[in-house]
Amino acid sequence: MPEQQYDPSIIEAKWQAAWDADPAIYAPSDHAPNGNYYVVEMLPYPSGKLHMGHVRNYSLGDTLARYMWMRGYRVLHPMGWDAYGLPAENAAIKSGRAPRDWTVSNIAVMKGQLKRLGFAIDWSREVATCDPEYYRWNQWFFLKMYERGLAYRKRSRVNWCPLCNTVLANEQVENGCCWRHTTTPVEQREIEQWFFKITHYAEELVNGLEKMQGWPERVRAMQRNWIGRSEGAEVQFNAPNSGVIRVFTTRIDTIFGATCVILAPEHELSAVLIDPQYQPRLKAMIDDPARKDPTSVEKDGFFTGQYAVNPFNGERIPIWIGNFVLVGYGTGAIMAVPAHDERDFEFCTKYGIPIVQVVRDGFLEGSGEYTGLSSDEAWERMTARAERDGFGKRTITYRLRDWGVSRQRYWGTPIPMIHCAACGVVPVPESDLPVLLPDNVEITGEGRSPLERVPEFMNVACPKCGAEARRESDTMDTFVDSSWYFYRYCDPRNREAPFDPKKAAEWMPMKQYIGGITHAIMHLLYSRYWTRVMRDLGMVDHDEPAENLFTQGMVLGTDGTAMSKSKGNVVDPDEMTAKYGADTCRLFTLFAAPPDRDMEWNESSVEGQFRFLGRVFRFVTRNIGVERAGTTAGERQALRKVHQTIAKITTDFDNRWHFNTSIAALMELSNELIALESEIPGEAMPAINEAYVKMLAPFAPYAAQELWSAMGREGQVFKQPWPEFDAALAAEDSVEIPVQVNGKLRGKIVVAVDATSADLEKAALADEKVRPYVDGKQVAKVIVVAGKLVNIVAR
RNA sequence: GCGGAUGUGGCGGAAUUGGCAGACGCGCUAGAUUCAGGUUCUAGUUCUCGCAAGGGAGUGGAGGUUCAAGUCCUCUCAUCCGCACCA
Repeated sequence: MPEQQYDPSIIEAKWQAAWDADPAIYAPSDHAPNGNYYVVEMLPYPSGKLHMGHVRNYSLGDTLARYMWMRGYRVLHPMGWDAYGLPAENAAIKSGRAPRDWTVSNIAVMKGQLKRLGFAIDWSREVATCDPEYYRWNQWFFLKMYERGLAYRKRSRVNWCPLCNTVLANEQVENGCCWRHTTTPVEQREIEQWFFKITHYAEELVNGLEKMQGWPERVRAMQRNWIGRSEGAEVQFNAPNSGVIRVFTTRIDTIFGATCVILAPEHELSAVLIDPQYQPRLKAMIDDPARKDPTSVEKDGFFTGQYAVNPFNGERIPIWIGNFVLVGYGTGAIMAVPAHDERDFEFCTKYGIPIVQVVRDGFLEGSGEYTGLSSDEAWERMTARAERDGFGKRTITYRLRDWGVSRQRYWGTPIPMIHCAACGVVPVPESDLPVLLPDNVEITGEGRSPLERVPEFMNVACPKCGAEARRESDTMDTFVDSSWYFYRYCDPRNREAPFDPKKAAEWMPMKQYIGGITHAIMHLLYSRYWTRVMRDLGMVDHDEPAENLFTQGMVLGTDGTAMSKSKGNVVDPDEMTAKYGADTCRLFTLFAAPPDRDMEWNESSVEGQFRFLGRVFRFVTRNIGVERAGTTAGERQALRKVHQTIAKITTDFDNRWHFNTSIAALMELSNELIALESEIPGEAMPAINEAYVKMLAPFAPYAAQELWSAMGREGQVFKQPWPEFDAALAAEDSVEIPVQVNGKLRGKIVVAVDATSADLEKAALADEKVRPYVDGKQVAKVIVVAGKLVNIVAR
């Protein structure tokens, strides 16, 4: 066949049309000797267009999915849309376009982009979280949690983003700012809202991390840190005029060094203990917005005028109020041990409170009957004593707080609850689900749910007493939507339940979950919680949603910082595919760096991938049906390189996903084949071409498919078996061995692969480049590493 | 402060088990093809001394183990990420 030029605009359009015409093409196959393989990439938010981070994420997952397909697995590779969320509402405020319209049209655009990129996605399982058939199950889960006390309503101080005009969960606050508006400090408001009791599983969630070997240590560490389990004791200090102050400490062994008790300003006793004249000062401390940022705020406090008694030594120590003591952690009160805690030291130094050292070199001093014990032993004994004498107890505290899920916004799942004047909070009966989110709602962005102004939605009869009642107007945090969507993919059209447990059991837990590190805490922690809730509801039989998690690196702009519209360093995947084709785009994202590392987008480097595909394309096509005598040695050498490459790429897939080196290996192979071309007999070419095209298929599906078809082969190349490695064909006849003298490279010898150590030593000592460094010296030792190297130690 | 990473040519990166440092690609240099640009092809490209043959140095830094260290050990520096008055 004459050489064909590589024109991705033609072949990609052609195969895209063919693939699109067959809706079942990417459905899991019936015949799969190696069993099921479920790979999910985190679903995108339909913001308008794909960005390069999506392209990288999905290229990675797709390459893997196609490879697993070729390795004989029954692959499930679905996609969906995290369709609820604030940007849709903000767009509505700006443009007047209804959030649903905006979202639906974005989905259409982005779905087209995903198709053009050639991702092997089973679109028959597509899920959009704003679909009533999806979000009704959010509501259903909400009711189930409510029944079990895992969803509850509480008035509390919450994080409020003045730009989002809504409440944020703790996980969604970064550096005291909203995770979306990273420069706007969150405010504190007292609001009644709904919580999911994630703390119910705190212990399990932290313990589970130890077993999750398929998750990156980085993610597990972040979650461990976030859950923040600490073991300690709660100890009661009697305060003569006000009862009892409970403090939490992890260092009960230092209690003889406690020189004051400090209460958080919000602590219920703070206002009680102080002299009335100090009330304004207390209030100012509570309201000080700077307290959110501990690095810039100086420790501040004042003496209440009251004293508490240390239960261990009966000492009277002053009770202070301190701005650095957190009301939400532990008991909201601490014993200050300035000698052994930096923060206490800072505070006590400032106010002249005594500093008493009670531990030296790990052993206690000045601690009564405990003096001389090691810290560890004292810790145990003192805790036991506190329990025995009833003034304390062993406790474990967590930093993790319950998940606040109420949002005062429109574009989300309505919370299925009704407020009745007579009956209080009444759940919507299961049979009335879904509570539909009304369309045609005016969005103003005010800090109240827009639903409040929709009487058809709000007014409802109380399910209990039938009286007029009002619906809950808040919607759910959209992280609820994404906490379980990978279960829905397993049974996406089920109208009776979120999913059939049997169908979910076929696939879940996910064999491989892939996404960005940004979700290390929020999404991934919520998902782990949700899986446990479903387990306790009897719906699933496992604890963790994903066996293996892969967090890919970010795509950075050419200036080395994350791409963002404001910086103007965004690369548009559409422009890239229009110019070079989807295959080049995919190849580049995999080639530029190992997938777990951040990568810089570099346009000139992209051209290299395009050139490579062109070279391969021309080579394969001009060798289809070629008549050429060639040589036996040429054939041997070509096949050897082919099989060495099979081994290399297979290892990359099975062990470490360093696809940058897999693609480099494909380049090396094509370089070698092109160099050898005139020596390769025509009869050898079909097998060589076939192996090459198959290996290319997971990375560049369009080009590979076109070549497969040009070779006269039927069907889809990604459904063909992966090339079989033949060790005999890959074996070298002879091998070049470096020879070192005293560790420095001095020569090279070429020997038969099966040369013995004695042969190697003899050849090395005889080598003329080596001899000048050895002659006249005493050879003390010769180290021979078979097949690797010879090192002569000469003195 | 706690935790997790990362440091290798002009650049992205490779070296998977302690065994030839710099694969592969970009860029660059020279040449061929072309009216020209682009494309394609050939050769070269860690630094340094040298016309060359050849030598020396070299994986953030300092030590160490070893016949042999980018890789192992100790110390140290720098950068990035996450968490952070969490008692």
